[in-house]
Amino acid sequence: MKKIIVGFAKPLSCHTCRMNHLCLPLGLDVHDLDKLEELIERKKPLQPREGVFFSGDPFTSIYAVRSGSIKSFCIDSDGREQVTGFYFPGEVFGWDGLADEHYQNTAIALETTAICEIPYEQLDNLGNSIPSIKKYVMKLISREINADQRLIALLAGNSAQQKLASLLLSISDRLVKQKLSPTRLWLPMSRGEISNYLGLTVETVSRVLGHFQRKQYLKVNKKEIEILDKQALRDLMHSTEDVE
Amino acid sequence: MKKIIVGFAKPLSCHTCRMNHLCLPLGLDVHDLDKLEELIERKKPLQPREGVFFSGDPFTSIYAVRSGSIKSFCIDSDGREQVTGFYFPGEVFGWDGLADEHYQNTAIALETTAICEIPYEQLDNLGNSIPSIKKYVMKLISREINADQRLIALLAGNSAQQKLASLLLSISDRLVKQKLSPTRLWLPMSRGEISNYLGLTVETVSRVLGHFQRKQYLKVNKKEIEILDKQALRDLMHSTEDVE
DNA sequence: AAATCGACCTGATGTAAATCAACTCAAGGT
DNA sequence: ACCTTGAGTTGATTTACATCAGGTCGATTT
Repeated sequence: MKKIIVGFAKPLSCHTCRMNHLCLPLGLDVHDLDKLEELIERKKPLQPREGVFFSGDPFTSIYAVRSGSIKSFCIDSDGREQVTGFYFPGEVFGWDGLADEHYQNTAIALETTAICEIPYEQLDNLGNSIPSIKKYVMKLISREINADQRLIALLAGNSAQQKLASLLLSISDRLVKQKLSPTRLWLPMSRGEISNYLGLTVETVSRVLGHFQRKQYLKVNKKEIEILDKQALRDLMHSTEDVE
Repeated sequence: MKKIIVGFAKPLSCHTCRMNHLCLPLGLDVHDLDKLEELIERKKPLQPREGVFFSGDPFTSIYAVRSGSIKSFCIDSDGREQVTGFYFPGEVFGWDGLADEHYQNTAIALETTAICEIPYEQLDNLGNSIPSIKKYVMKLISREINADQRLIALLAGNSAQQKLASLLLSISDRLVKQKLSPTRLWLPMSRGEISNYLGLTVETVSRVLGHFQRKQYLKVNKKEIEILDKQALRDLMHSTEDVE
């Protein structure tokens, strides 16, 4: 099976960007969208592993993923890396820098990735004159809070199987929003990055994927996953007792 | 030893509230503060276990803790409760409701607790005319993101001892901000709430506290903790190898 | 004062996941 | 074609923590 290549024509504007239904506020009129668009800078594509911003950099902008994927992570006091999020097309990252005007996390591209940079100060100014933009900005930020809290709940109270099932289902859901197949997915991150994100080891991730495969929940081929039995994965989340 | 009672004269205004250095924007002039104050509603004290808002309620306000303490938690799909945060005087909670206009979490008082309600829409409007208020709101919200991400890092990559050490140090730091003793602290939450927050069991929390006590890091008396060796707790966080 | 209850502690045992170690496989370099 | 390197897998063993099963203690009820 070949790697699934997702090609995007470089959009000239938000009007024609195929992700606009995800990263733009609904009900924004054409005129206002033009204003928003003026301040969005479409960066040239990032190479795999290339950084967007680094922990400690002054906070200037938030970013929207246009194609590809991003991981964000922080380094804690003892030097260990901790992955805090994966971001897919249509998703916005970089909010962690707002509190003290410096990014807490580092964000890097997991693959060749196109992003839009949105300078925060200008976005904020625009929000003052256009209420729908302002409301939308608040919504974006608090989505990050909700995502973080979901992850907290996942990390605090779930088994390795549940964690992995949850991640796969989450990625699947996000692919649907991109109008891609919900069952055939390509994981842009390594096993190590998955295990770090979920608070597990690589070996455990590998074994759980193997287990899921033996159970016919999935077909795993390196970074390609085909979900065969989504309901089985969902059931795993809702039961304390072993679903053997 | 008697429970440490912290008494507050009910503040008539933010001007005289002893927590204002924490929950108010710095550099706000007197006139603007008056405007902010107009919309803040000082609620009558909450009884222990009394709710502030419940999961699913429409989002209307954020809240600042004036005295006492709050826990917030969500119920996940399988009905288990997951504690997502503890809030102490000067801290602000309730942001999780912003994304879809309904609170995701339930917030309840852990003890007799006084809070200020700040209607979000009015705060938002005020932000339009007073830039320092607006900036401050953004700062508050992104503090929640930073706190959540710190918790993610704690949950994903640390031992039971490290988790507890981290929580105790965090609470100690927050007491300092309240100008209280950094070494003698009273835990308003139960062992069960601590264990749930940290992704452990009550038994483990109990044993780790016992261990810390035997090591002379702490003196534990029910919910009263005296930190005897703060450095030892900090050291626990930075070393992979056992500090025996 | 006896009984009930809930929060917390403690010990014995079980187990999920970490650790340790060896191996496969594909990609890149010489 | 051979060597190196890193990511991933798989198996054996260990271990940190969960689970299970009593306990104590203090508050509340009767």
